[in-house]
Amino acid sequence: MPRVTSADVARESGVSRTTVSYVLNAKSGVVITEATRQRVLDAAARMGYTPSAAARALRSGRSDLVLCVLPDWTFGPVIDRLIDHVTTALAEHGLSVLVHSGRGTQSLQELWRAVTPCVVLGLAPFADADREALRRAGIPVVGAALDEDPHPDVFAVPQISIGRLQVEHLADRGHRVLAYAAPADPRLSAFADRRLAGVRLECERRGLPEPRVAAVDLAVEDAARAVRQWRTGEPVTAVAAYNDEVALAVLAGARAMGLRVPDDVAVIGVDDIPAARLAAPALTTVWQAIDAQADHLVASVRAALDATLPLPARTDDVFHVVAREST
Amino acid sequence: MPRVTSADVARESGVSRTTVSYVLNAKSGVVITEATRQRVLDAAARMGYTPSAAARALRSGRSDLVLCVLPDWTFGPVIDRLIDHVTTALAEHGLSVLVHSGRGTQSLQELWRAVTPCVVLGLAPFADADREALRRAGIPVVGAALDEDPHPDVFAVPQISIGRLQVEHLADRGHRVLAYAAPADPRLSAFADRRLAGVRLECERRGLPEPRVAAVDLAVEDAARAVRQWRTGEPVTAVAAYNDEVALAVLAGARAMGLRVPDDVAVIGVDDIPAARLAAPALTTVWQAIDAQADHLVASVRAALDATLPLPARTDDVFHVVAREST
DNA sequence: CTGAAAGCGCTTACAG
DNA sequence: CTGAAAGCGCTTACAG
Repeated sequence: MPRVTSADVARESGVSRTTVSYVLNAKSGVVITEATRQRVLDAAARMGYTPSAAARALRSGRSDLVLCVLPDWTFGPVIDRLIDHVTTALAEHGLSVLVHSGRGTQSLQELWRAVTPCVVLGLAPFADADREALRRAGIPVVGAALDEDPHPDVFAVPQISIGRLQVEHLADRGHRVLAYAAPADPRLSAFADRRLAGVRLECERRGLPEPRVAAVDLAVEDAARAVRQWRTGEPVTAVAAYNDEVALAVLAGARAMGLRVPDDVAVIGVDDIPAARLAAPALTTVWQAIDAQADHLVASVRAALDATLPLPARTDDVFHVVAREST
Repeated sequence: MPRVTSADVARESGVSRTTVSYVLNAKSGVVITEATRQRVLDAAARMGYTPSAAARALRSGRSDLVLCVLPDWTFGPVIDRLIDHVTTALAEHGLSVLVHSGRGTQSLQELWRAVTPCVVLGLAPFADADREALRRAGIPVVGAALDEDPHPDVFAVPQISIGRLQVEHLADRGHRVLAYAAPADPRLSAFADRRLAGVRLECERRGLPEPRVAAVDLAVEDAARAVRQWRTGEPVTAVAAYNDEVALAVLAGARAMGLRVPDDVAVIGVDDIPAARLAAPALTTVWQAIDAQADHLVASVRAALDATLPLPARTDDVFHVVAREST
């Protein structure tokens, strides 16, 4: 089947390709007779014309694609939801979101060269070289990043405040000797370290002892080992976990050790995954306002594309504690 | 920064663009002096040349992109892992995987027109119109689908056998009155219905009564309601759940009702998510050989691109039961 | 208000 | 073994 081109539409509607282009792109500043406009639109629809994005990208150096780059760790339900929301919202503005998880061996540069996106949406910190190359190519970068990211074009999800929130909640319930359950997967450390920094900061601010840190595998025995270690010496009475899965492991470890939660040891997670409220005891956790984060990203993408649009205000209120039975 | 083109590389290395193209694409059948080849390669590397994929796609009507289309429900850890594996494996063959979840309002056609992928990898069934349009455009479609999908180019993940496996496991442990816990989200029904069909089939084959079906929200009260209903009349002694999350809800519901698992009621899930082995009691579940499924998809993609490559054999052995404490 | 023409960067017959 | 040239389909000054 030969491809239908703008030349075909032009011939069919008896105008030039220029006019077809003007009509189909609703080019502003150019006045087209309503009759001509209708004729072109009808012909395009009748012939099933779809512009070649390759040609358009070659010509303009831009596409309607938003390249969303994920970190190299498993997405998890939070990022799933974020992408879901962003995809839907940007589709309403004619933009298609394409997600690439950075696990391939391929460099980021090769990828965006290949896709020619109009915006790169980074859900993980970029290497400076990548950021610089994108800047030179004139492709705006919008992204969520760790707190301390020095780039103002980035929506910072303050990981650090997650840790602070956890400690605040535990301290308010009278706990003084705290532990931090870190994930065993080293790929998560960028996020885990920020959250731990928040835990440390808030402990210090409140005059609590330095939190005891251990990596916890998602397995009962490993979690039990960590819990046992925390209970030796001055016993830990509350654990802030990297996320809900790690928290569930701690719960299982405590159970294996015959400890009661929250009486002997309290546990708080992050994410509010479905399994959190179904656990026994139901898990207290930090809920993230994913939709608000997504809205912010969407607005940032649109602002990057259209300078007349306002940059979204910085939202800080994107977390809160969901108190359940485990604390 | 002006873009480095093949013409720049040609000038720099003192050859024509033709030669540059031949060298960089390792064009077979053309003999290039080793010295020339080196000169071109060096110049390209030195200048940081990256071919414009837009131009290449325009010229050849093909890119190095694999467009992976997801269904409109949340991915979940199984699909995350599948995509992860496929992305890594295809990257080794110079292919970049771009994932699009079909949630946008944009039609699939607009999307693949925009991306000009060399293959579309469908992790959800396509509309016949889309399939037909892709066929006409000469873009091969590779995909995983439900059992009954009549298209031979599709890798069928036999959802139905998941349900059968669950019943087999429960029946072997002496259970006769079974229930099926369906997900509340209607978007999952395509999968859930297939699994339920497997449950029904195996019950019938074994002469067990028709399974009692209820949709279970991921909330304790709703699950308790379902469990209560199952225990009225001839009491259900075992529940096959759509997936692990639903199974965890059933576990929580049973707990709320004061029932012992597995003594009063046994529960089996699907997926083996981390929370499954951390639950109390640890959840028996059906494990999917994601990596095998991914390998199959990767081989299918490569075969679609290169007719000399063999089509992968159909694998049926992609599931098995992980027996834990809940059954 | 509309059209003829150039050019984005690549690949590939075709000709030496 | 290598080069000059055409053309993929689009957009956009530029000229009427």
